Amino acid sequence: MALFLSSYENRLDSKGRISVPAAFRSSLNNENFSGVVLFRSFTHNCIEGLSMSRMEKMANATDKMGIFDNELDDLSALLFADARPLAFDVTGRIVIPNELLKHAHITDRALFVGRGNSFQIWNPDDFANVQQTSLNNLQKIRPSLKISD
Amino acid sequence: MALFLSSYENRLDSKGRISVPAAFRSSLNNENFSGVVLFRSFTHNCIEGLSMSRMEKMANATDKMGIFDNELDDLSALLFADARPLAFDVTGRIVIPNELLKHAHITDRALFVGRGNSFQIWNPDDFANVQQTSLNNLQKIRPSLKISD
DNA sequence: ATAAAAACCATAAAATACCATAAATTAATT
DNA sequence: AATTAATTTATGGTATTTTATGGTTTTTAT
Repeated sequence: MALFLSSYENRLDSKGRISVPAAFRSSLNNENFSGVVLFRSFTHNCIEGLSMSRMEKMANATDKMGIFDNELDDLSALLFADARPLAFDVTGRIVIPNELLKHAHITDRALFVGRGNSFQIWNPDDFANVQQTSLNNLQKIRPSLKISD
Repeated sequence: MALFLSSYENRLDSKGRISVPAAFRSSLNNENFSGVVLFRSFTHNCIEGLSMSRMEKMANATDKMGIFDNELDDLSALLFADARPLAFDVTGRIVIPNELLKHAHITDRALFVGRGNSFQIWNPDDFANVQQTSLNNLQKIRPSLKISD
């Protein structure tokens, strides 16, 4: 399974094209679909990214629960409706649809953030803020997590 | 599972390359990924190191919460975003990214410190100081622990 | 016919592979 | 046990490749 680690900031060009980081691409190169699936995050103003095979797994998983869990059903319906499969061009670029860019406040720079089995795409400044906030929250909960510097 | 024991001090060259100690490398040589995963320590000004397989285990553990869980462990999110997979070159060297070096105050020398299932990379002088401090603290609590010198 | 999308071509910077040597460790021999 | 030989390890410099990015042309759809 593809593992997405680390963060990479890239630029959008005048046509809206942006390189998916090589490290992310290479963790996708034994996939059937040469590209990614993007959709608007429910929880943050950022874009969620997955491999197509993972999307298929989610479809199967929600399928099993399906009829019994209405809430989950609605949520996954939203997700599948919103999801955009985006193929890489020859050099590994994609064009992110406008609705997604708008939702994440992205104009010219975008930060690809690894999340293990998935990734997110952020406005770099937004991410810096959110990250700082979660560090603060963590230290409230776990005061032992101190960084001297 | 890889076991990291003992400590080794090595040098960074002009390109930022540094040899991972042969002993550490050989305890990684039945891994799929020939290299290590590094990230900034939350608790100290040093760098943490793991094997990729250990990282994958963490990804799967957090995976169960999935996309719908907005309480998704902040800690693991931070970790994946920060984690750098670094492959060995032919001679067993890696290039440690600048943010990590800065966090650990490393310029030209680095100390690889075994920690069992993981390891740390320190500025050698910092490590000596921290080590001395924790010894002193220990002796305050347990005066019976005497170390001649 | 016109606009949007996709394919194609080009390049500078960065990352990686390659080659060579010095230092240190281990093994072998006397 | 000491000395030499062999092997591994650490380190340094150079060449090659990959990557991100920009622009142009062709195709597709309207």
